[in-house]
Amino acid sequence: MSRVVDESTAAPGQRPDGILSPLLTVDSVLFTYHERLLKILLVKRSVEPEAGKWGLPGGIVDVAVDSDLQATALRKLVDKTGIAPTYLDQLETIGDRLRDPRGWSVTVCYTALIAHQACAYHVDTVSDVRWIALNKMRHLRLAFDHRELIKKAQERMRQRALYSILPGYALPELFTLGELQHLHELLIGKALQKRSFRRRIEQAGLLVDSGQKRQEQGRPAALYRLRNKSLSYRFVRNLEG
Amino acid sequence: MSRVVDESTAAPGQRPDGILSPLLTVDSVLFTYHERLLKILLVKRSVEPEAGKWGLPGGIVDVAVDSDLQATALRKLVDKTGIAPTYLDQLETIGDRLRDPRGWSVTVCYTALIAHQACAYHVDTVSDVRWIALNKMRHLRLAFDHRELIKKAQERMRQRALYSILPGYALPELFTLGELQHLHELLIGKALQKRSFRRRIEQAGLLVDSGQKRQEQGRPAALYRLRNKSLSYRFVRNLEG
DNA sequence: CCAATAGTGTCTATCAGACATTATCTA
DNA sequence: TAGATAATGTCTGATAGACACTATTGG
Repeated sequence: MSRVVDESTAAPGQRPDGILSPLLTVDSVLFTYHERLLKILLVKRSVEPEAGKWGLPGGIVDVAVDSDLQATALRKLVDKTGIAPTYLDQLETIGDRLRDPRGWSVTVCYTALIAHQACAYHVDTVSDVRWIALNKMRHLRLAFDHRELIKKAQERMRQRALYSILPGYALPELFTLGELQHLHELLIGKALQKRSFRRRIEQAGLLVDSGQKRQEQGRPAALYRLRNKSLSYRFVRNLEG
Repeated sequence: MSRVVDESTAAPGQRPDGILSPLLTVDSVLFTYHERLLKILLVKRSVEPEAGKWGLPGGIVDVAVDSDLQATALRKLVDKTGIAPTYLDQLETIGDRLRDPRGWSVTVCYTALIAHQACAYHVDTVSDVRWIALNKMRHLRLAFDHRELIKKAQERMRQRALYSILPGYALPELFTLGELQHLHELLIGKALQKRSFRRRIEQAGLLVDSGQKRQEQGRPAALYRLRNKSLSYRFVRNLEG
């Protein structure tokens, strides 16, 4: 940021100021909740480097197309799922000399949430995109440092689950409190007290009772939807970690 | 990430793959506590763009020198303060077409903390670097989107002050509980209950009593130092926002 | 003694944990 | 009726807020 620039001399394919900028990519850890499991979206890489391994949905920032970093994330996610996620937030940026065999590279990593049903059809039609349950990822070969990124995203979501109901954005528009609690339990890695969970949500007025019910076995459960303010609401007191 | 590359054809000054990467910079919001004020380090810009305005300490990532992004942040901070900050953590990455007149650019922004005394001498000797109190920044002309970055860093620190004693890393090695509390009050923007503040810190065992005392007026205050674990400790219950 | 600041005692309110109980559905 | 799941009642414990009180220094 301390170099005088004359853009008129710039040639295409190199920085007008002659500075070599690292390769800049954006990746997303897209979570969903399906069949009582926490899953993330992975893409089978078909080209080098790391061809054949699984990677996060993402790619190179295209300065001609993308107006900002989030636009890149969205573009790549829409490409794989058909729709925009209900939640998208920056996680962390990793950049160093070693993470990519091509040399110094940077990835801006996002965390995203989406309802499984909303994109199930599109994901099924694309052959190299798949939802993978987090507890079945151990033996998968993952590209670059993506396993680390996933771990960090998981930890971030775990914290969020302790003091907010943001994970609810991984559920369909209408959901039961049981589903939301189970999702939180998966993220936190521990069973929660039903009473505590429901009480705090009710007291903060974070959900709207749709009036509808859903029944599978036993007593029908009320179906709720998220309030807009739920995205940013933060409980003063955490659930037990 | 889906392009085959032949590095051997690369010419210097442009990406080997012919992709135009945005300008990549790193900036830091370095906080300190001095004379009962919260201050940040600003640098008077001497070159275009935005010459004459104040900006955050930072600069372009040098892939030949920096092993990773944090190394760039550190290098630039050491350059301005003479030493490494006691705390350095990534805040957020901003990247779009408009924030820099030179075109699409990205800044990876860090939040940092340091004791004022530790770098006071070095900062005083450099003419275009200055500690600016946060409450006296209104009328300053700031470069790029740096005012926004500062605001975001402040909000992040505010949250941290509610559930941790991380702000303590902006204090000298030995400090009083009164100083730490006042720093938290500045960040949170509200007076705190002395009893609550001390109780939770004591119970969590986050500080070590050095045995020394400091006296200015009235009863001498005990001098404490941070425990290592204090960096990551998170109270289950927040102070009132 | 007073002024000033450091540090403590103690009551209350809030809210999560624990777990028993009741409610509502199907078979 | 039994089995299953949803929802509630209610007690306990932990901890932050409020605020009065005591302690230790200098003048």
